[in-house]
Amino acid sequence: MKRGVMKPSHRLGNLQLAIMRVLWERKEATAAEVHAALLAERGLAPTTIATMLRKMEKKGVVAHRTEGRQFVYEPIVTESEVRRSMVAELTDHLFQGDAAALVSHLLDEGGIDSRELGRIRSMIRSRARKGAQSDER
Amino acid sequence: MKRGVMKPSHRLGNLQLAIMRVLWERKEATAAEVHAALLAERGLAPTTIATMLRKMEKKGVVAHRTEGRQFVYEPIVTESEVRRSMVAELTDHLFQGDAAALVSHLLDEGGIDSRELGRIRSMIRSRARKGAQSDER
DNA sequence: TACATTGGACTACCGTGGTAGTACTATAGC
DNA sequence: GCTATAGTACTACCACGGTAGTCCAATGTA
Repeated sequence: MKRGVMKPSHRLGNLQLAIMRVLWERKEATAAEVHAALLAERGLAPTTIATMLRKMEKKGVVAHRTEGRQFVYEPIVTESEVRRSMVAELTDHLFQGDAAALVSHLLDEGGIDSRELGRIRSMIRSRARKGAQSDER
Repeated sequence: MKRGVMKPSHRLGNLQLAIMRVLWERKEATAAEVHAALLAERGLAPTTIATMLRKMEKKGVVAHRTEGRQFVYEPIVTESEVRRSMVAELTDHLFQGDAAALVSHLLDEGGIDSRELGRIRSMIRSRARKGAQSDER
């Protein structure tokens, strides 16, 4: 049950996540492009995005290279990694690390309708097959 | 699909959650009792707990009554409510509101072993029965 | 009655997400 | 060569979680 390596907890805020989504989707983008992509849903100043990007680079979740006179940013943590660490954190704090309890919660009151339930059911079936032999990886 | 009431987003930090857990478990507790309960795992000053409790009361997640010369705190939001709003928030930010995607993620890399998978499987089965007739509640 | 203890109130401080204004710099255009 | 423009850097500010010190009031005790 030990997770071993203790990965570096990529805790990202709301805006940071939105920025990362743009970067993940496009592989890379300039500050202006990110700003344009988020303008509709958030309407922030371009400087806000640029500042956030700089803070995120300092934190190690994105990197930039210079292209002409503008910075092209690129994500250096994957969506998977971020999801993993943020979901793990929530699971720890809210469910004492019991991931199955989280699933149970989602089933009870997470707003999952029966169509989704069916999808989940088949996921579980295939997981059960795969997981049976190579458990506790 | 509309939830209607837009509940007030009980976003709680790590320590606040730990305090709430003590309160939920005991129904009520004085600041000193909460401090004692968390001393082993956190080793914080009693004043820190008291301050946190006051901030939490101001925020509306706990309430106190005076008993002799000390305050007896009591939770006024349930564990369920907090879980609901915090899980919903994570689902929104990290999975665009797709709760089934969160479940999928947990199944793939949430550290759920086969014993738990079995538990989840049976939960799903009973959920599927109940959900079939009264969907879209 | 005076002093020690206990428990809450207030205040302060740090880190960080979020927001944006202002300053600086390099390039493009006249 | 000078200026307008685009784009980044710096700085500041707010809110809030977290942490704790100091102060004050009430109670218990010598």
